[in-house]
Amino acid sequence: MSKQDRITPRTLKGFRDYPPELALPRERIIETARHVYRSFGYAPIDTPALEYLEILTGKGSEETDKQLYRFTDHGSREVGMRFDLTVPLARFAAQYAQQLGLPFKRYHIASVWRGENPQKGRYREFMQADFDTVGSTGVASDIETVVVLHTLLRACGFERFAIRINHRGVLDGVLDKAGLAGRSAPVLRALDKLAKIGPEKVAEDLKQTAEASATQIDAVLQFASLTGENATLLAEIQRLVAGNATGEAGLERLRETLTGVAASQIDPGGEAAVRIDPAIARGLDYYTGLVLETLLTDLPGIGSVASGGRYDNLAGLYTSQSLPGIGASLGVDRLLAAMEELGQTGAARTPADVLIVYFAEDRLADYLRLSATLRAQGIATELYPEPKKLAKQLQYADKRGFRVALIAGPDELARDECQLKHLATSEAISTPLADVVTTVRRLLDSI
RNA sequence: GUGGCUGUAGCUCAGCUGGUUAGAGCGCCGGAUUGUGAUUCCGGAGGUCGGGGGUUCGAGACCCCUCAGCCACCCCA
Repeated sequence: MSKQDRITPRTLKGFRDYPPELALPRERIIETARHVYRSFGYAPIDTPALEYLEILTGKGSEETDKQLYRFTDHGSREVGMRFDLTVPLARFAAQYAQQLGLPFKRYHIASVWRGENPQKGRYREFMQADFDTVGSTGVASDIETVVVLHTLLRACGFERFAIRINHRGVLDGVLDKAGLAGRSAPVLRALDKLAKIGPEKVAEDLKQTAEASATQIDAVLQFASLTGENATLLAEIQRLVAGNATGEAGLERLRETLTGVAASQIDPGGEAAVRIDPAIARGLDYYTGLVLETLLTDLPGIGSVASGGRYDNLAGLYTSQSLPGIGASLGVDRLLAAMEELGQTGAARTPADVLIVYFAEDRLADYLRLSATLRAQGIATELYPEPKKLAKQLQYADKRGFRVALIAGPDELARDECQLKHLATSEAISTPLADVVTTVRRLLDSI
C-alpha cells in the first residue's frame, strides 16, 4: 500500500483512547463503584446501547434531544444511542415491573453518548456509574443516596469534596410564593448558573427568559444566595417558605435527610462534606424531590462529578403503574479527567506486582513454576518473555511500575533460593524458594 | 451548534516583521558496565512543522478550507 493510500489512524472528536496508564485507574474507579454499590445491596443490570428512538426522545430535556445520536438502522428502524442510564432504567422498570418486585435497587455502569462540544472532562462518549432505587418514596432512600455517594468518593481516594443538596419542593415553594410557579423551568435553569455567572447576570437572565418582575427576581436571588451552616440555612429557608405547603414539606424532607446522613456516621468530622446549596436546581426535567451535585474542592471548574435526585414518575411515559425512585450517577470519565489533572492517576502501566526475570534460558521450567505458585496465591505475576540481559529486564520492570523483581539465576537456584528486589528502594533480599510467597507478600505489604 | 485561542521530534516547548541543511530540554536507542533498573559520562536515531489548497523567487510563519485539543455560550457526568 502506498503512503498516499494509507489511512490516518485517528479518533473522533470527543471520543478518546485509554492507554494502560489511564485504563488502569479508570478500571479502579469502576471496580470501586461496583464494590460500593453491591455493599448497599444494589444489583447489576445491563441494557442495550441502542434503543428505539421514541424511547429516548423527550425524556431528559429538549437539550438532550438535540444531542442525541440517532440514525435509521439496516431494517429501517429509527433508533438512538442512550444519552444516560436513567431513561433506559425507566424503560426497563416499566417493561419488567411485574417480575422485578418493588423496591428494586439496581446499579448500571456503562457508556453513554451525547453529541455536544467537548471540553476537559466533557466527552461525546463517556461512562456513567448509576445506582437507583425504584419503588420507594421513603426518606431512607434519600439518605442512602447521599451516603452511597459519600462512601464512593471516599473509596476513590477523595477527601476534599462537597455533596451539595437541595430539594425541588423548596424551590417550588419559593417560586410559588413569588408568583413564578408556572415558569419554574426557565427560572431553575437560570438559578443553576448562579455560582458561575453571579447574581447580576442571573437577574438579567430571569428577566428575559422568565419575564420575572424586579420583586420576583429579588425573592429568587435572596433565596439562592443564602449561605452558611446547614442549621442556619434550614432556619432561613423556613422563613422563606413559611405558609407554603410544598415548600414546607420539601424543607422538612431536607431536614430529615440531613439528620439521617448524620446518623449514618459517614462524616465523623462534622457536616462539612454534605451541604445545603439553594442554588442547585438541576436542568433535567424529571426531578421532583431531592437534587444533588458533587464538586471536588480542588477542581470545581470541571463541574459535578456525581449528581442525581428523586423523580416521582419516571416511567410514566411507558406504563400506568407509578414508579417513583431516586438515584445518582458517578461520571467515571469526568472523575478520571479530574484525577489526571490532579496527578492522582499513578504512573503504573501494569496490573502485576511482581516481574520474574527470565534469567537462564534453560531454567524456564523453574520460572514457570514460580509464576504459577505466586499467582495461585493471588499475587499478580508476569514472567518476562525472553532471556534478555538482566539490566534490560530490570529496566522494563522499573518503567512499567512493577513493585518487585524476582531474580533467580543459576547461583540462586543452586541454593534453592531467589532474590527479591524492591524496585523503589533497590533493596534486595534473599529468600528460600519454599518461602517465596510469604516473603513476597510481606514485601508488598510493607511498601 | 455558535464564537475565541492553540496545533513544530515520543513529551514540554523555542523558532524575531516570510529568507539557506528546523532547534533545546526531557525521553528513546547503543556503549562505558556480558549478574542488577531509576544516578553519571560518551555516542546515535528520530520531524508529512495536524491535513489539503493558495499567495510568493522563496511559507513552520501570510490567506482560505478542513481535522483535533482547550476555553466561553448552551447544557451537563
